[in-house]
Amino acid sequence: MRKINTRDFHVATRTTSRDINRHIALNLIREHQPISRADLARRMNLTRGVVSVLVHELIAQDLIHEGATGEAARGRKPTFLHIRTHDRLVVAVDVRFTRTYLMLCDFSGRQLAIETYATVVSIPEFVKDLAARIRKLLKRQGPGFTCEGIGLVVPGMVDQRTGKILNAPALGWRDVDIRTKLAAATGLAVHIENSGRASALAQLWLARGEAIGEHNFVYISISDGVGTGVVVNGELLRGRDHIAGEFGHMPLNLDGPRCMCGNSGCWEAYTSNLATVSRYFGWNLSKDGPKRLEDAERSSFTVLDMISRARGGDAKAMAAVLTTGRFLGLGIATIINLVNPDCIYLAGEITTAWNLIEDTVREAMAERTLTEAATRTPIRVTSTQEYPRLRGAAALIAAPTFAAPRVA
Amino acid sequence: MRKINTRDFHVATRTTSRDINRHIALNLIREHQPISRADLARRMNLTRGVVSVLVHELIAQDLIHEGATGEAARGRKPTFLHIRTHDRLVVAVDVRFTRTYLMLCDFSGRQLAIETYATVVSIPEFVKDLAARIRKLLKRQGPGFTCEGIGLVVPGMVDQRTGKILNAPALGWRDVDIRTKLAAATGLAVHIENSGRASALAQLWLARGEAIGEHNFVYISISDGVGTGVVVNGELLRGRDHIAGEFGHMPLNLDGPRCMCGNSGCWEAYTSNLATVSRYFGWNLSKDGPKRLEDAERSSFTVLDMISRARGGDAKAMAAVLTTGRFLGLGIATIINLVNPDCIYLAGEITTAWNLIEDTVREAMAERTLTEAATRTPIRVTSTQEYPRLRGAAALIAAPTFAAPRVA
DNA sequence: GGAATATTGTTCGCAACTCAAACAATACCG
DNA sequence: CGGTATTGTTTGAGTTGCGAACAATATTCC
Repeated sequence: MRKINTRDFHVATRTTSRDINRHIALNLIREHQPISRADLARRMNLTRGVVSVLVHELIAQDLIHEGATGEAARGRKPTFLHIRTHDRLVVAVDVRFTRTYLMLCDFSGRQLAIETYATVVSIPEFVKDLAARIRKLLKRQGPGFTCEGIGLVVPGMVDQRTGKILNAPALGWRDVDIRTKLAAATGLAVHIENSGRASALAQLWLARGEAIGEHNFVYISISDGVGTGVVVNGELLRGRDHIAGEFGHMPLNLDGPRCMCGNSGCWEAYTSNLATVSRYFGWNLSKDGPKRLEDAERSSFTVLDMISRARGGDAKAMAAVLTTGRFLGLGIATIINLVNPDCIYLAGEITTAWNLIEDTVREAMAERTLTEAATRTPIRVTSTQEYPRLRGAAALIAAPTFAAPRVA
Repeated sequence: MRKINTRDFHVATRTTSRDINRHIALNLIREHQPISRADLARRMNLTRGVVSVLVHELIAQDLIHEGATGEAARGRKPTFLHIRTHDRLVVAVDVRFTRTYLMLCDFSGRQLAIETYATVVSIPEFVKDLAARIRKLLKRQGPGFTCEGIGLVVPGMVDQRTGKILNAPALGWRDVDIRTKLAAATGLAVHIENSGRASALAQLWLARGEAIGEHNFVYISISDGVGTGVVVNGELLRGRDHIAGEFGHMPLNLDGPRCMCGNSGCWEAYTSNLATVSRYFGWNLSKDGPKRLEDAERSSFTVLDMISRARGGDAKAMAAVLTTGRFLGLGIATIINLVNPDCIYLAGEITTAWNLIEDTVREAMAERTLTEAATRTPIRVTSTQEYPRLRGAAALIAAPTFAAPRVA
């Protein structure tokens, strides 16, 4: 039940039907490869004749290729179709508070090379240094590959359309335009996105195995900050100014602890790694406390350290972890009441303690969700090992190839 | 950049292009009537030949009709096209705490008859009574009209797919299925929806004049409760359990005042009419206060009374109104950070005091929105005179005719 | 008053698409 | 080696958008 936007619509031309069906075929091949033409025809409810033509066009566009012939119980053996990914490369960059991660991967998000180095905060030097590293990375990969672009994610607000970084407090970047500079220095297309939203894109476009297929979910990453991305009907919620989905800064208590964003009582101020550690050490996080927690900044004690202490029997550490779990649950419940997604993906260091906190999280959720069904919304913990941010950066470049054509 | 759902997609058939273009034409006629075929062709970037055929089909389907010939500076005069609405009727019902509103209107939401009566809480009696009233209403309208269905809205959570009312605390209804009963009693199609979400539908589908055209917005109705509806890409956000968009129950303070939903500190508990009046009288709304505010329930003093006292110079009344304005702004800011809509529609009694509270609302918004641009999100106050809830009920029936065909 | 011009709405040949059915290619099996 | 099942291609028919020509109708200019 979508209303047609009479100010921005897309009439169907004589090639529209084929565009649509070609894209559906492409996506089916992507998710079910290796797959034969006949199989494709069955899944699409089309005749093999039409599918043959679609496949021919996709091959001509170099988006797929024929592979080995498969086995059949009887009859002619099928020729398998595969997505062409291995020689289409993407550079993914994740700029974080202390370190920057640089990955080279193919169109399916498969990692080919990865490196990490201390974040360069000065913009001109950052661009110069990054461009040099990318050149070296691509050179080392050798010929026979095409690099389709650079995806870059930062912890902050980004106007994805213009590529402008509006505000990244952790890096001290405000209103900087890295995109044109980096594009000029490398000659490649550059897309920039907020790291939480990018992770959601990774989950949507590059998920593997059983994680595939959700089209309405909220991705929540609990780390230095709390990053979130909302996916509705298979589309990332971006909003008017391309800043939608900042669930980290919804209030749990208007007079609560001070938050990085300048406000107080944000969900992030209750559940970020800093908040959890601070709770353990009894640092002053209150609204009227000191502006910067110098204790915390100087400390090298991480949430992971704290979790292992909790597992070791440290009651204070356990209490701090459980309190974070409780606030996590209260926040998740609010998100469920607002978006009512099919599922919630949870990432971040705290999820390594999931077996410790799950019950507490669920209890807190039950407390504030408005219906019984909503309480049972699945929560899927995702591994941080797979670099969701970097895969999200890659998705920025890879996704447009597979996206549904705009119609009506 | 929508991902194609490989588990639920729609391949294009040979009639798909035409379906799409016919629907676009229908919507353009709806929003620009009276309009000629030639004008339509220009707007759609199609040839007049194709448009002629599309129009012919729409006339054959009895969705539009030809009208008078218009004036042209020179050349052949155009024949105007109109949407056929006047003889397609909808029954709209709004069930509220004390009174039920019943309206008969046409497909454009134009009011033909309206009546109101004390709400019958007993389900069997409610259905019997309502069915009789509807029969009478349709009989009085006379022949030559077709009633396309009944739209019913309630203050509570509704599973719109099954038509089940999950929980309407104001009416004391839990898990009741009115739809099949009412459909059986009247022989008409029945759709049920939450009143806040329905109002958003009315804004999307039945707006007139300059209010037309927004496709990404949040509708907020401040009344006995706080109802909201979120529209993204011209589609109402419904969610897994069809309960999305309950912004009224996001917390401003986990330990704040008691809310009707059983939790405490919900936005509604700060901004509903009851909250505003209670603030004036100094009633105990705290988390640990009495379960039911019997003072309030017995009182006939309304927010409107209070606003007129504030205008009359009552400082205490003014203070209470402004405090509500402040909490309104804080909640709206949160909504903007989450959804980042193109605009926000605000309805309810408190908006009659908009000129008193606007500055306060804007200040509070600026306090918590995360970017400068977000602070400037337009807020449009909508008139309660036009029965947004009833129009929303009508939209439930009328919208499917005009909705975009599902494709890809 | 009549030719030139402008605009609306229809018609027609053409290219592109889906669709059903026939067809060729290829395998297995008794 | 013939029967059968399956894959992939081809072919003709029906539907669509597209461009251009066409008829109908009005105004303007000479």
